[in-house]
Amino acid sequence: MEQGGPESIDKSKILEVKPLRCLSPVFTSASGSSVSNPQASSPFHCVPPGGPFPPGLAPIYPFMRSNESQRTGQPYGNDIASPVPLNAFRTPGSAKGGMGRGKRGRPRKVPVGVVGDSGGYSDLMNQSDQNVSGYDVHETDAEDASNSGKRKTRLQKRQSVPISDFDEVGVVNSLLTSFKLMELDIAKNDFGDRELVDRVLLVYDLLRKKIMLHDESRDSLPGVTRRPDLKAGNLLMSKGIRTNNTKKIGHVPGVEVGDIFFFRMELCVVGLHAPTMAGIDYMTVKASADEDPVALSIVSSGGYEDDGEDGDVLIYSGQGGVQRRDGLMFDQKLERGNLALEKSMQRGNEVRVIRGLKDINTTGKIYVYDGLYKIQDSWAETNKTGCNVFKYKLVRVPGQPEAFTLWKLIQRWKDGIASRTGVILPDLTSGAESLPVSLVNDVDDEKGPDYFTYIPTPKYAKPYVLPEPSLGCQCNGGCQPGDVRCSCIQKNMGCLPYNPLAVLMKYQSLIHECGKTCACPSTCRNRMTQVGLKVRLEVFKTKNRGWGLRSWDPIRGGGFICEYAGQVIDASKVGEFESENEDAYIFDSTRIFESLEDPQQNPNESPKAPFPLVINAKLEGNVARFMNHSCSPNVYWQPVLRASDNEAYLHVGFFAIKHIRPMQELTFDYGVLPAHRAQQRRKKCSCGSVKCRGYFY
DNA sequence: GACATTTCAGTAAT
DNA sequence: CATTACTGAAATGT
Repeated sequence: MEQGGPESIDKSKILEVKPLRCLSPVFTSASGSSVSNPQASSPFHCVPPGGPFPPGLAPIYPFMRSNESQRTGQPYGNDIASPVPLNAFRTPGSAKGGMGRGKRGRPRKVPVGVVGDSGGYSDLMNQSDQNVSGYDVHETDAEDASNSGKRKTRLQKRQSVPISDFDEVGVVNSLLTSFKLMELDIAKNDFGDRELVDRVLLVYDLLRKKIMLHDESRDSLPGVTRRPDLKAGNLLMSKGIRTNNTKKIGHVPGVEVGDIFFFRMELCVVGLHAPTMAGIDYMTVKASADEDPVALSIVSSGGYEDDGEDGDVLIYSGQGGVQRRDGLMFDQKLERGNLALEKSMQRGNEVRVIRGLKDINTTGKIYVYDGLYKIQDSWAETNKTGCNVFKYKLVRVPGQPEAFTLWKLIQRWKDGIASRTGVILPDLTSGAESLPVSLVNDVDDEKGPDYFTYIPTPKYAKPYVLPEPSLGCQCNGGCQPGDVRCSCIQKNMGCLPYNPLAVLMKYQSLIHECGKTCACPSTCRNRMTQVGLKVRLEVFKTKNRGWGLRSWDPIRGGGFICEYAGQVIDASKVGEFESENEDAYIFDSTRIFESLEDPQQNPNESPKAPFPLVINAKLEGNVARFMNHSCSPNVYWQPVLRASDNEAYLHVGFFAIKHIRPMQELTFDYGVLPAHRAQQRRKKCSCGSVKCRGYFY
């Protein structure tokens, strides 16, 4: 994003546009009585109840689509947030015979999905797109034919394999339909672009999470997928859902230097690095006489760097030399990837370098695309066991946006070795948050935004009152996945919405977090937006859009960032705050928001929150008030409800749409005012995105 | 928390 | 062409 992003766009363009946010001091006497009883605006009248609801919760369910309403196709709030069936899993026991989804090749344990029987999905398919079922049938037939010879052996194998109730094909197809990936044309398959890379990664992430959620609900029974990352990749690739399928030397279209990934399979589906395990990707090019392998990309796991402080040099070890079965060592040979690196050095070819770094929050790794390198030197060393190991010295091609070096710099900030330049305040929250939030200006001499009072949570004058009390859960040790008795899990349609890292696991129109009357502790997995910041944020001065928000830490797709705090005001009086320069710190749930799943589609006019919520952060607020608008945002907001007895508080949680690398500005779509509200107040947008609407509000 | 074990897939080469 | 060989990482258990 650095290349095309707002930080680096042509200055002549920058100067033509006004800042998104005007920070000139405007002190209106926002009458203290502006915080009024939201009940007065009768929040529930707009949506008639349409089905059987759990007792006490009917009025705040209008945006949830029950199974019943899906099947009957009942027009029901249009449910913009979940075109993908969230409970699209077969009930245990309904999985009939069917063949395994194992790939051709060596026989292995095969999870038994149901292919060819669209079963519980046919309704959904028909309702969404006629093409879908056609494609489905065709695909299934073809696969049946091509694999019929091997099916017998697999079926025999399956005798000992526990039956999986996961309808992989149905889930994949519904995802692909939602994201318009069924008809991926060949050209784009070979050469991607930014939009497609994002979309493929998004679908990969959703699919991986869906598989993971499903496994969780089975409570670790044998036969579950132990590697959802690989399974999701396998399912997508077997359908041809990938980009940059043809191997290429140099950059891969749609992937930018500095992009981050959390799984090897993600590198694979976007064509950055094809092998799922091996560290060296290469291809043979038909040179004049002989066929030479040339290296395309390497993944450095970070264990062998010996170059000290210079992040632009990498000493990389060759592959091989170890017996997989027993760990025996032997000499590496100059073949395969090793030979390819050698040849690439001779030819002076550029090699993509992906740096694998330890993720401090998990046992996993984060992969940073560090751009193109050239191999400057190669030699052989003898390791501790006396075996031959090849080494390659790679030097980064100059002039590329900084990536890995930025990570190292941030680490030095955190360790206190280096100090962040331009810091105005080390913590503008004065300790109100769980982590400090720096205020930084390394652009000009402005000393900071207008004064406001920092509050970490929204201020409600009164809660919304539920007609019937909401039942709290009884999970003393915290809500556990797969616990069907937990009333909070039931409200969330059978799943805990977050993983232990506060990453949102699915799109869901409304999240029901645990509230005051729940028995679980504050560490409960269903209270993720209540325990404060998870990433180290900074408020910084942008070049052309006033103050903005960004993170020192990488953020996974779906990761919780912060909520929107401020004074909750009567939604019917939002007009009083809508004047020039006065509404820069208004969050308004009643605007029109584009669907995340399908940005091409016309914005859906149905409201996104279960009842109108307007928050004024002009005088009191938190970090969220600094998040700028973008027409291509990397953050979205999500209604989060916390209910206890008859009281309900609606919160706005901000979550990452995709993986966000460190220091990339966080933006969300402010939404558009409906037609009947003042359009002349549109503000000119300078988000710099190719999809920019030109205005917002 | 470091270490050990288990389980998973794409693709070049054969 | 079908099959095998070659390549570690991610999740889980100790």
